[in-house]
Amino acid sequence: MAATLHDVARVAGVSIKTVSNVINDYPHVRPETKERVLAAIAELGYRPNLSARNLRSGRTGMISLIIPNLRNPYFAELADDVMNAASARGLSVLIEQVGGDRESELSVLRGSRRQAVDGILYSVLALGQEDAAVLDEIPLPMVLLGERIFNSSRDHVTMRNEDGLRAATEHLLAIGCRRIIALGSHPGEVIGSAGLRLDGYLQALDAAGVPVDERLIVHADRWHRVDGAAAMRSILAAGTEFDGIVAFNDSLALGAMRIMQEAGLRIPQDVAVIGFDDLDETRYSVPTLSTIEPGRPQIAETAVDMLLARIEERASAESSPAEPREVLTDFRLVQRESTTRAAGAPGSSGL
Amino acid sequence: MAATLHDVARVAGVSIKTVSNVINDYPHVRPETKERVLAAIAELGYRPNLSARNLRSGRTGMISLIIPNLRNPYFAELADDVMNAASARGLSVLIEQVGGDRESELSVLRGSRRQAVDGILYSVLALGQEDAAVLDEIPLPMVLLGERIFNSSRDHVTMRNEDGLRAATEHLLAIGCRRIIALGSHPGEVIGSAGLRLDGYLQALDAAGVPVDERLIVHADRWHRVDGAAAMRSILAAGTEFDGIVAFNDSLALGAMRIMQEAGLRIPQDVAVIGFDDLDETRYSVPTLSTIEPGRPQIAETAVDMLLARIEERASAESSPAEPREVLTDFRLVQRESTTRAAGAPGSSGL
DNA sequence: TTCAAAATTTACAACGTTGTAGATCGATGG
DNA sequence: CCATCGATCTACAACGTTGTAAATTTTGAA
Repeated sequence: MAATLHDVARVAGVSIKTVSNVINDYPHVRPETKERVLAAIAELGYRPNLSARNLRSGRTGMISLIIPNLRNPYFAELADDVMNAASARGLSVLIEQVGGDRESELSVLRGSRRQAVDGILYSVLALGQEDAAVLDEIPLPMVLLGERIFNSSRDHVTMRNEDGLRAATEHLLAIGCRRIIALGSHPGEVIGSAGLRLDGYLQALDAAGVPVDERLIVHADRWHRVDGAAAMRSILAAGTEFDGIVAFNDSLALGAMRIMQEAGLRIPQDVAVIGFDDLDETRYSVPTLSTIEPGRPQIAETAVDMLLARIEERASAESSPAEPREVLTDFRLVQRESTTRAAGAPGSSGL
Repeated sequence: MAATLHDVARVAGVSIKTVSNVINDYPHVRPETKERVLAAIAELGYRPNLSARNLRSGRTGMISLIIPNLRNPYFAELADDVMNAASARGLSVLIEQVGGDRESELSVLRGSRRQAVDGILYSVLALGQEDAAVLDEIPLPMVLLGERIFNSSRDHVTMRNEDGLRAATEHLLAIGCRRIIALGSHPGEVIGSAGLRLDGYLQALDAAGVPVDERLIVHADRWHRVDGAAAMRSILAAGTEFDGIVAFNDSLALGAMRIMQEAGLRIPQDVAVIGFDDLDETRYSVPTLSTIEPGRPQIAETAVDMLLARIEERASAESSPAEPREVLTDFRLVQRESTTRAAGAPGSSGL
């Protein structure tokens, strides 16, 4: 069916190894031989069989990206960034979705596709400290994204969750908010994004001398728009007073804004809102949403580089692996309409 | 490093073929042997090497999904649907993004990852009739998604572009719109989604006896929110009068709504808007967006099934391949606030 | 012209798996 | 007790590639 090295060799009148040498740019091939081989390759439309090459080399040129769900725009944008970074380095990306619960994350990590990739980029969601040992067992290079599992021997690329959320909270304080809802907490969580972001919120309040009101710390297990909407409905039902919202991600903020608007609250006049992630859609919502840009492209680039380094480290010497590294990316506060209270805020017509 | 069949065989005291037989559920293995082998597999943490298996079997268990861009929510949701359908059938999905221009689509189609997958799901964007021959040359099973390339010998799974857009237009006519903008046309295109959808629009106007006004057919090369916003700005600048918009996809509609709201136009009171695709976010926008639900999960399921059938057809006999099939999925009009003009429309508070 | 060194090419053996064909073993039936 | 059959297991040869080591050719200097 498809042409192989043997076919090309026969047509070119050389050995298969010479064909292989031409393909791999081995230096000692006579120019005229090379030409003949290339002609044969073109004639037959030969393409190397990747399974065979992988079997021989032990490398597949693929990495997997484990994320909860592509419908979540944050992960779709992350996947895009990762695929761009990977393809610039000659790698393909196999995306694997996990349900977002601990069981399914563990089962994917242990899953059989493991044998098909050189390494794993793993966006941790449901695992915690107690699972660090499991991660260390996986016999593949792996880089953790956007999360901090304590004591794991894996490399991390992490955004500045605390600092980012503190900056967001400080921004709301600066424009005059005093009763600021923290939207998206996970009760009891310390290490994950929710725990860290809550910490940033508390730090900012503390620094400003604003007392913490437990009723303003609002739980949301998952961080989709629908969860932000649901949370806002119960906040309104409970009658809690508030004048600002710092949402732990943009989707929560967008969902909450929708419900507030239905209830007749004006943004930012009655309630200022800021999110986290800088999704594309924060530029198009009504009003546009202020947010923390967490350095996502940088996360993707750095993570792919680190993973590639681990893969190469493993391939070369038996030397002991380098120490696990943790990289924190730079964040940036992006102010848009949802926190712009100056008179004549643009785009508020009709609102 | 990683355990192989040989290692397992040694530990279990059997031949490698017996281990292979156990793994592949070959029936004639004594229960006690099987047990011993399974114990050895567990002890060593053995996992089959997929490269070797693929080399031997000629199958990889992977299909690639070629789409323009994951940041486009339509394709993110499609990818999610495809991955779910594929994983239910034991397949993994390799997503490949193409720039959206003809050159990059062709180069990805011819690209070397071809050898790594059993088949291709290809969401055509920039190719047309003149490229049908190129598609036929690709020596891999392939199913085309959401598009109709005439005369290609490939299977298609297509949404009802014309019917859907005609229904959308009829809906606007039914609620009283008379000057309806068709947003997203590609001048000169006949076969692609834009051409078909424009056709649906024209059919609906024709059937209702509403004259066509060329100024109401608005071009938009790409179909992202930003393009919808840009198009709406020029419409407003041109001073064209209109009372309804049928956008060729949801993103265009959302972008256009944003600009209309900035300009003080009320939706749906001044302008009713309907989109196409039923993105998740149409349920959360302000106002929520009426749209055509094109049967995306059905598209994904059907396409994966058809591709699998082609892969198996190829693997088995040398019999001549089955005739190319074209499947049209069912669509559904989803009415939301953006076309609901009845008094007391919900959710319009503040707007 | 001759010979060593360099350049070029080749044969062969892996990589880890599964299909084929055949070997071994026990039980069955005559 | 032996031929036969099915059940169970095994040896071997692929699949298409690349590394190793060795064979062959060419080159350049003596």
